[in-house]
This record gives sequence, structure tokens and C-alpha cells, in this order.
Amino acid sequence: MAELTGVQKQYILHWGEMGTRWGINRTVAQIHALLYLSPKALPAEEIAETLSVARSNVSTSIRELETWGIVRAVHVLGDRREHYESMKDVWEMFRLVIEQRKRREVDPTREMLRRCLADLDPKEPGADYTRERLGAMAGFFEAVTELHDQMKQLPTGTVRKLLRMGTKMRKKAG
Amino acid sequence: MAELTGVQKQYILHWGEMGTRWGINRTVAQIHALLYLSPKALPAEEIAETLSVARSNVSTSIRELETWGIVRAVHVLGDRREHYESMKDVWEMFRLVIEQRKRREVDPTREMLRRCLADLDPKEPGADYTRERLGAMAGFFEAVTELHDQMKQLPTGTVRKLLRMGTKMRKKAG
DNA sequence: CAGTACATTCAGTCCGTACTGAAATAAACG
DNA sequence: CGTTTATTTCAGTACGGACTGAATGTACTG
Repeated sequence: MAELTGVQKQYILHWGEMGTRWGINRTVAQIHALLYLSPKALPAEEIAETLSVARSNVSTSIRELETWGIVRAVHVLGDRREHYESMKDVWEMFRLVIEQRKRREVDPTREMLRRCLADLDPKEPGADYTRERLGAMAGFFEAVTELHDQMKQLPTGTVRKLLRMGTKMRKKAG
Repeated sequence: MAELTGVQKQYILHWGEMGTRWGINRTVAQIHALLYLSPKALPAEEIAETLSVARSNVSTSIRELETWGIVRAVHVLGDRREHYESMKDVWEMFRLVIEQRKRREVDPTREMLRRCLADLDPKEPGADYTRERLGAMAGFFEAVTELHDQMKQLPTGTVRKLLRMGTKMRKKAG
């Protein structure tokens, strides 16, 4: 894995770009891409060389990936270095990321909306309108949460069944 | 709307932060928040003052919101200035944003994966493993696309019905 | 326990996006 | 039309997150 093939380069670079667009550090995303494609766990040193980034940068980035739970350190007999490997189950990977982003971003937003609704002074001019808008937004976030909770508990295959059901319902309705 | 209430401030600031976490410019998100809460369309000047940003910054940000299709210019009798108002239907707003982000990010990723799979040289060492990984990722993105296409065509209410159905299926299975 | 290999921390720097303000452009008025 | 008012463009700057490399910390080894 020291030298990258053209395909690997393509994948890693693209993944890095996608990361930045979703608020994920480019290097973090690239490292994940590299580990995802790697058949064996890699030591930090090799990651740094392969991607041409500082060893220390790899250290921090790996830690972030570990907190997401999609990369873990493994040990190789006769080697003191930590080797890192990515989870390979794509669905599970995204489930983990989504769950945590929901916790970090959706949940605080729900709280903010509740707090806003509670803080609303009815005597304030335009309070009714503000309440209406905040309420609509809050309703959306509640629904998203509900949807997420459902998904979380469904086995992967069931999602596809629901997909098919959606098709039928649409056909009947239309 | 020239002076913001505490609740409005809270909402706008939070929305701005959320934006940055999802790769959306803070000012763009704040302007959207302001317009969303505003019962009437606002001229750029007033937006700039209220949020304490340069008039020119508002101009660019508004244009971005317009390309998303969630803000539009309206005209007020006896006023030469453009007034801007946000879409108020939350579900529709998110549908628009998701649809466009899918087009800008998911679709190119699917293409990249297809290209990678096509470019894979079977003689290359480890090509089989790489194909397996790329294939799994491609499968995921295809499923996401399918899911999105379904959602797109469902009327809003149906999503909730599917939610309830998910619950039943889970109960039967578990 | 001295020496070595590896990992982490952190102060400083780099780099890219976001923002400003001035200038250019466009549009509406009288 | 010239003037006023609104909007956009753009060159320069400011700011913040990302990255580096040196220093520090930690854990093996003989």
C-alpha cells in the first residue's frame, strides 16, 4: 500500500473532497479512504508517507476516526507500532456517523427550538408569527428524530422492503 | 425586524453554527434564519444592518440562497429595492436542499465509483480486494439514490405512514 | 535503567474561505 | 439624459481551521 494505484488515488482524493463539503476535515476523510481500501491494517508512519502529511497530523486524524467508531487500532505480532484498520461494513459505517451527527447537531437544534418556544414572550410584537415558524421547524426536527429512531432499529434488509412499499403506495395513490 | 428579540438572536446564531458544520457559509445560514423568521420580505440593506455584515456580503449570500430555491426576491409597491423572503414550508425547503446536495455530491461520487470500477486493472495486485470494497461502497450509494428517488415522489404525509409501518414491521420481526 | 521506538501535544505558520469597501454597473426617477 | 438609488463585482484583507515539526510523553527492549 506504500505506492498508490491510480484508482486508489482517485478514490482517496474524491473522498477527501466530499469530506470537506460535509464539514469533515480533508485529511481525516483521506485517511479513512486509504484504510477502507487497504486489505491490511496500516501503521501511522505508512499512512503519513502514503498521503504526504505530517506524522502528527495522522495521529490527530486517526483519533477523530476512532471517536466516530469507524477506525480502530489493531496489533501485529512482532511489531510495536499500532496498526489502524477501517470498518468494512458500509451501512454500519454510515449508521454510526449519522447517529453521532444527529446527536451532535440535530439534538442540540431541537433543544434550541424548545428553549426558544419556551422563552417566547407573548407580549412581544409578532410573537404569534415567531411561534408559528419555530413550531413548524421544531415539528420537522421531531419527525427527523422519529425517522432516525425507526431506522436505527430496523435491520438493514428492511430498509429495502420499505423502499418497495413506498413504490406501491405511490402507484396506488397516483 | 430591525432590532432582534432574544429568541430571534438565539435562533439565527444557532442556525449559522449549524450551517458551518454542514459546509454552508455562516452568513448564508444566518440570512436564511432571519428571513425565515421574518413575517415580511426584507431589503438587503436591512438584512446587512440587522446582522452587522457588509451590504455586498448580503448580496452574494442572497444569490446563493436563490440558487437553492429557498429564497426569492419580491417587490413592494412604491419601493425600488428588492425585498427578499424565505420559503416557509420546512419540508419543502429541506427537500430542495437535499435534492441539490444529492446532485452535487452523491451523483458525482457514484460516477467516480463507476469509473474506478471500470478503470480497475485485474492484473494489478490486490485488484480483487479493491473491487470488493469499491463495489460495496457503490452499492450503498445506489441504495441511497433509490431511497431518495422514492422519497422525492412521495407526498409529505406518506413519509409518516411509512414511519408507522416501520414500527409494525419491527414489532412483528422482533 | 539506559537506550530506542513510537505516539501525542502544542506553539507557530500556512492556506483558503469569508468578508469588506470601493468601484463599476444597472435601474428608476424627474 | 443627468441624477439618484440600488445592486453586483472584485481586489485586497482578515480570520480561523488545518498542518507542521520540535518537544514531550510513554512504552517497550536488551
